[in-house]
Amino acid sequence: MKIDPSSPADLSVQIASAIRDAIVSGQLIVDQRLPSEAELSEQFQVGRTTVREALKRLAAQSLIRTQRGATGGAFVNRLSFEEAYSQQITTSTLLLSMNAVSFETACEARYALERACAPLSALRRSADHLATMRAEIHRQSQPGLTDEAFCASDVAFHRALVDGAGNPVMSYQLAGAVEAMQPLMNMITFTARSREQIVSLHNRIADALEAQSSPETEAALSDLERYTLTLGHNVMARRAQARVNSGL
Amino acid sequence: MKIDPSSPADLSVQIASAIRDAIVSGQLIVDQRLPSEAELSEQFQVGRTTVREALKRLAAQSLIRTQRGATGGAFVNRLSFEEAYSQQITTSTLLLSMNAVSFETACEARYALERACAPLSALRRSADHLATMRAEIHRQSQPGLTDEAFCASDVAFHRALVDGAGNPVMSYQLAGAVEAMQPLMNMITFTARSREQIVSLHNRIADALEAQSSPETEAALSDLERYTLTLGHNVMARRAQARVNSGL
DNA sequence: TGCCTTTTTAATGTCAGACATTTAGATATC
DNA sequence: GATATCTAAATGTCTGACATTAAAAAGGCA
Repeated sequence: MKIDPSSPADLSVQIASAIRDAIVSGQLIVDQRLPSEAELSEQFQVGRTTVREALKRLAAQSLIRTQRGATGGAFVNRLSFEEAYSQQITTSTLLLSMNAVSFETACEARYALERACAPLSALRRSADHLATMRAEIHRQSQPGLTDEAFCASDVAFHRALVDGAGNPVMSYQLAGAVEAMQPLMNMITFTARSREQIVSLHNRIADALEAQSSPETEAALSDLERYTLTLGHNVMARRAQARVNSGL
Repeated sequence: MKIDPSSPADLSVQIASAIRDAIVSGQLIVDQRLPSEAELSEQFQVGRTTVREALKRLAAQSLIRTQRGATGGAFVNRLSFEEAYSQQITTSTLLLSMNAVSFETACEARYALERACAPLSALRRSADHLATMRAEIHRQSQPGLTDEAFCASDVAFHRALVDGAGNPVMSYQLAGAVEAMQPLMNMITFTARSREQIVSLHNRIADALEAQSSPETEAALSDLERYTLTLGHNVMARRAQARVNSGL
């Protein structure tokens, strides 16, 4: 592991890269302890501050964890699915909110990926997954639920569908697609009528999964996609109209 | 934005969280300049070192960028698809390599998600995408190609397929699934016979996309999945046999 | 006036040294 | 032997200094 002090890049960036490469390439293995900050600063010939900033960068990516105390130090972290999920969700959410991704594009991606789960979920969904879905459907039927709570329950429902596939890698990949839609969905005001419609489609999906019918699950998901798209378009249209009315 | 000095969590973590929340919630908008390090240290009542470590954490997640010089400072960064891709790939790769994910699980996820792209890609793939796929197929047919180069070309082929769907959100979500498979695929030694088989399946996929046939694309992908799985199993079996032979 | 050069200035980047805090283990005490 | 205390080694934080960078201001000159 070497750095180039004459490079224009910040030293702490270079050091973080060097250590990251060592982890990704397997030179440093899970739970292995890195040299202490003092040793690293000696090794790279930089100040301790610089080493620390490099370590913070790695910690922010969950590549290492640090422990204080006598036997403490920085250790290569086993990236858990949970950590990866939450990073994925933050990144996906920001990506969508910062890049003017259209409702259509996000929706299309989300449902295409969810339909990919349908065959596996129809095959493997446990009673637990079904129970979660039924419970969320029940919550969605409650009058007086705020739009935000309705959306949150919607996300929980879809995550149960995805998790039903019993493939943690897919759950991880889809966490972003499903959760990142929530802010976009939150723009929609759900009328009693539209909630009823969504709940009925959710019921259809749950029924299809219970019957282990992959084609019916996919069909219901496609209908839900179409309906969601309609709701989205209505919101956009109302906004455009509001702009016209206010004379802009 | 407030922090709790009596909390057990590190101050730099708390400060990073506070700023991250402000960005995610939209209180800080893209390209907006954060207060200078000196101002932040004043505001949070901590040393400049601590503020800097917090900012490095955010920079590692591409949430901010920093500029030196008179009008410099930390700015809220517009997370680009490219940055998000590369983060996704690093995270996915590490997740798979550190968590003993089985070849079957990873393979299943990858091909299920790729099949989700098939209908869209059949509809929208440009001549460019097809050309890329044909070029990669040609490269894969070259004798003397190393196994690593063959795998890299395989990844490029599949990325073209995914990008053909013309949905950046899907490309982003699938970048991880496709690229993270490469280290697993690298374990496989490709014989002339197996390369021939794969190339023929790739040709079938390219032909199907050119003919804009979604069912045939999906069928070819499923066959490729089955074949890849067979290759993986052979490797595992040979390794198990080697272990037995060496008396372990 | 308009353009080029120089200086100033306000930021971040790096460093050294000190002290605070945490934690495991060694040591001492009962 | 169990418990309490001390010690050591590590990370966490603070201060102050200096280096480096880059834009803006100031100055000089045709």
